[in-house]
Amino acid sequence: MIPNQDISTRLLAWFDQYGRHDLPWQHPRTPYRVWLSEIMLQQTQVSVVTAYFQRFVDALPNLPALANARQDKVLALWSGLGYYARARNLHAAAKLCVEHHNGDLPHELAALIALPGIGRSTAGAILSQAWNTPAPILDGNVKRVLCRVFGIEGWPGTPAIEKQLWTLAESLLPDARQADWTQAQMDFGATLCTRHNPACPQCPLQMLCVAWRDGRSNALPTPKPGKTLPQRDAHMLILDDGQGRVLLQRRPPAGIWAALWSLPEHANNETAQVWFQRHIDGDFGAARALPVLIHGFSHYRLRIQPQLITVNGLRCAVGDNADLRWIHRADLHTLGLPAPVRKLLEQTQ
DNA sequence: AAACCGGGGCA
DNA sequence: TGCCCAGGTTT
Repeated sequence: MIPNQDISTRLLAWFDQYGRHDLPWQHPRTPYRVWLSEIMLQQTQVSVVTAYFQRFVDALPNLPALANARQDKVLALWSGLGYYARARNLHAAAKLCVEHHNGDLPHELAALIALPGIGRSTAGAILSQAWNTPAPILDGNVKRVLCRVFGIEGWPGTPAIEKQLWTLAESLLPDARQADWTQAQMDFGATLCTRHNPACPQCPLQMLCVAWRDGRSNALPTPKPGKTLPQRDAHMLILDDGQGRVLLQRRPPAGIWAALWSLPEHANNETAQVWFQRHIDGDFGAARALPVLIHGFSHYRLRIQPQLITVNGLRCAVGDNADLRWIHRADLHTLGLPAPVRKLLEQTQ
């Protein structure tokens, strides 16, 4: 196990030399200014926030001034920062503080979290920076740093990993300098342990970083899994009669591609073969597999395995073939075909 | 075009 | 509790 006190000691020393010590909310560092800066920084970079912060505190220098301001004014001061729910929550929280906390921010974690717009991480940032109270934070920077230093695999948004990260963040708290510790973590993540191309050669934690040891600095943290849509497989048969015609099949009246003409389709190769031998005069063994085609729907991915076979024709014995039709390739444009089917047929002519 | 991200909201 | 979303910007 990595000696955790080493990490905060090393990072605080790094912060003394390379950290940001002249941010506008650090001078003076009042609880109101810390709170305002943390809300502004939630989805916005420091370089953008500084000018807005200055304008905001010039107009509304303390919590009661914010509470008494008209919402129009607050939103106007926020204008350009985006995510305006933050401004509305900030304003509402200021009024609640006047009503319930004598016009101050509460000093307790639970009371802070109870205010709109303040969650556990923002509450920790306020506690540590406003009053030097030991309290962990877990913003995107800290998550990234912890995942790398401790080599944690898996997307940090999952509840199990997030819980693990909170425990780690708590274990790293130094005995003193709580405000600096919070700022050090944010600065470290923002300027050195960056998402892309972290400056590992300059890193004060290099010798104890699991990701560096394993060459996985660029692979961690594990990215959020893409919207893994459910995947379905379809085997489509491109049956060619050798005279320029292909066999189309009308789809059922309901469901995807309802009533469109498509290629004979089956869930797997076995059912495709059974259907073929019942309906088609030809040699299924002569089927040639074409490259798989992925077609994306809004709610699932269809993985199409096409198979091309030249055949003699339909079996006469099968009477019910109203839904099967030989079509000259030249006439395909007259029919409404599903886009991937049209693509397939264009590729194979 | 897609990833990003703390908090809110809802089952 | 756990899961997903809204909201603008960045890559």
